[in-house]
Amino acid sequence: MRKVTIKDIAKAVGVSYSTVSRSLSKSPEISLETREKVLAACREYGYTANYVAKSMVMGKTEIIGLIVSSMDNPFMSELSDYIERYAREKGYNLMVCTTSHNEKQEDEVFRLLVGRQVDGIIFFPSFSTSYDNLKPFIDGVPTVFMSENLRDLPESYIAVDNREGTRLGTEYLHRLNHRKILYFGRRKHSTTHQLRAQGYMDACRELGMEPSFMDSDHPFSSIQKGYALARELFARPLAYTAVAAATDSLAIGMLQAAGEAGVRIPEDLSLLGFDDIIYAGLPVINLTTIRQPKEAMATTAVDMLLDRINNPMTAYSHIILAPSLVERGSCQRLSCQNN
Amino acid sequence: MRKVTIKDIAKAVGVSYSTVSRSLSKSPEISLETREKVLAACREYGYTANYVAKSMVMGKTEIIGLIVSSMDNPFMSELSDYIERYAREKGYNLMVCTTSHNEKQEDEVFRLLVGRQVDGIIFFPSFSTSYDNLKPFIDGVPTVFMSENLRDLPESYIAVDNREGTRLGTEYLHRLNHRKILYFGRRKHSTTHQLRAQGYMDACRELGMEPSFMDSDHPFSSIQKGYALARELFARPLAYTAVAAATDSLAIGMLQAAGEAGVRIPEDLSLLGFDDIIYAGLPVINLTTIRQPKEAMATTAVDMLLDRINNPMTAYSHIILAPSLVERGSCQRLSCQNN
DNA sequence: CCACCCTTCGCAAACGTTTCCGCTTTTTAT
DNA sequence: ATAAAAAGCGGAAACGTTTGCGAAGGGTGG
Repeated sequence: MRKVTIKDIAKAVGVSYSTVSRSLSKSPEISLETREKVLAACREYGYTANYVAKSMVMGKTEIIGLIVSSMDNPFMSELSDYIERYAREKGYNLMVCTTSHNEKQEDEVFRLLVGRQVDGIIFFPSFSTSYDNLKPFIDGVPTVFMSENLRDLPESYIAVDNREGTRLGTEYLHRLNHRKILYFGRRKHSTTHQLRAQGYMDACRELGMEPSFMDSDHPFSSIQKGYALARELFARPLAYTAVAAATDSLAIGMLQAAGEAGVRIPEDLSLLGFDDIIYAGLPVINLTTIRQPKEAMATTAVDMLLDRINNPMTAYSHIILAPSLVERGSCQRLSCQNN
Repeated sequence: MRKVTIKDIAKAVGVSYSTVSRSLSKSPEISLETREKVLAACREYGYTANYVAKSMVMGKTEIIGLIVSSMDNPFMSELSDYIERYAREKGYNLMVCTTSHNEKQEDEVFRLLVGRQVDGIIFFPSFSTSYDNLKPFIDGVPTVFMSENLRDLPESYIAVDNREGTRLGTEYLHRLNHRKILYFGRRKHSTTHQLRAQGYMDACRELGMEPSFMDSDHPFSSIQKGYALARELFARPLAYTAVAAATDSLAIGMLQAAGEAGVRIPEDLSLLGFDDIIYAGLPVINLTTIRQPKEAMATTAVDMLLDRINNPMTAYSHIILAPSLVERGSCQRLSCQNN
């Protein structure tokens, strides 16, 4: 059951195996006649070219590595989906590694991928730490970061304009007559979240509101965390009329706690998310949120990476995409006397 | 910026490159002294072994291919997450290909993966068609199917007991005094769904109920489809007290339509899902459902595959896992007079 | 009819490893 | 002390491709 190689085809047709290779790679210097004999033999024997051998001589694998924290976040899985599709369209396959929000894992899979000789890496870093032990490897492989978390590293990155996103959202809530808005999410460990908090503060300053925060030490956003935090919040009398959450997951967690606490959304409290994950659009959830342009982020990231792969001398590029507000049902205009 | 190879290390240390290779692969026939010199040089020069070269001589890549329809289904993304983690734990990397429920794509990526020389493939087929043009390739690579859709093919597969799942669920609804239960989902194109429908019919026969179905031609389950179908259903007076949906996605779509139509779940209609995707557990959704043991399915699939990779002569194995009922809030006991 | 060019193909090197085989050199046993 | 065994290492083949170079053959122009 040995696999059939180019040499088997050559022997079958009665030509040298370089001729077979050339026939397959539409090189012009092969007569139509022999080429067709070769192709026929390939079909007959079920020949499939060995990519690893090809990779070795060509010096490229046409594989791109993808490093993400986990697929259990719908934002990540949607994005990976777009990335995989677009990359394959461009002739590249995807090798996916998850890190479980573990910095040591991030390090480990990065080296693993360079050992695998991937042509490039798309990397969603979970943190904004130094990544010192990544630096020796980082310029061995073209990399594009899908966040501003590592924007000090000399590499390309692409991200949504997080600061503008929350600014936009806060402004929107203000237009709805809200004056007491809570920012619900973390501000540490990650530039992404610092920027989101910044945008909120910017808007507060512009509009003359007092910023207030609810945070936790836990470095990640999840429904569970949002739920736990919101329970604390609802245990005391409500001091806010609106909440700007740092992520949709946090917002959905709060939604759940609100249901249990008898807090009605949006009648008692307006709730704004961030990301526009697919479940935000579910009518039962119906979350007004700040949208990240996921498909554009995915295709642009791949294009940036391919660009760096094909022209290694080009400079790094940094692309920031515009967020947008998608209005659904979780935010309500406040009548003025309620203020 | 050429990559540093084993020969560079050899030259640096002053030994032959076979010695370097042996030092790295903890072969016993190298003195401690030289081994340490080699390791030191590797660190200094930042050497990482080239897996593609290694793959070629070893005749294996330690990559396993994963073929799924799409990651936008949370069931799939959760499963892939488990698979990726467990596979890497076992020393394998994952190459993911999506097919967009397209049979031609399934074919194409399968061949692509064998060209990539993956050691094995985990494949979620979307259909139960013949896969004739797959057959010549299928015994070139160990494969395990994660569904019974292709159970006639001479290959291993693993799946949940779909038939038992819906039987269980229907029985449960019957215990809740429901006698008019609608089966909401497709029955064609896929053995998986035929089996689910079967289980429902089995229970109906056992319990003396008349089966009824609502279906559509569209071959896939999605929230959108469930929504559209349910709208039709709710446009007429309700003839059922309970619905057994073929998937959570369909159920969630129905949930949405119910909200719009003023049908209260579970007061007016009990709703049962299938899969237990992560969003079924959200309080705002709170769907009672039949659970597929996702983590067990993932790890078992990987184990089955590795077993076939390591012992090519072993027979195919077929594993069917037990589903379980998870009770949440979408089903209600019917008081008898309502019947 | 000869020289030259173009077409078509074969040979062999190269990619970076692992591993078998064999050669020294050292250790052990007698 | 000597023979045998063991330890430590180098040489080279092999994995399956691509591709530069050279060679043979046929065709064309003078």
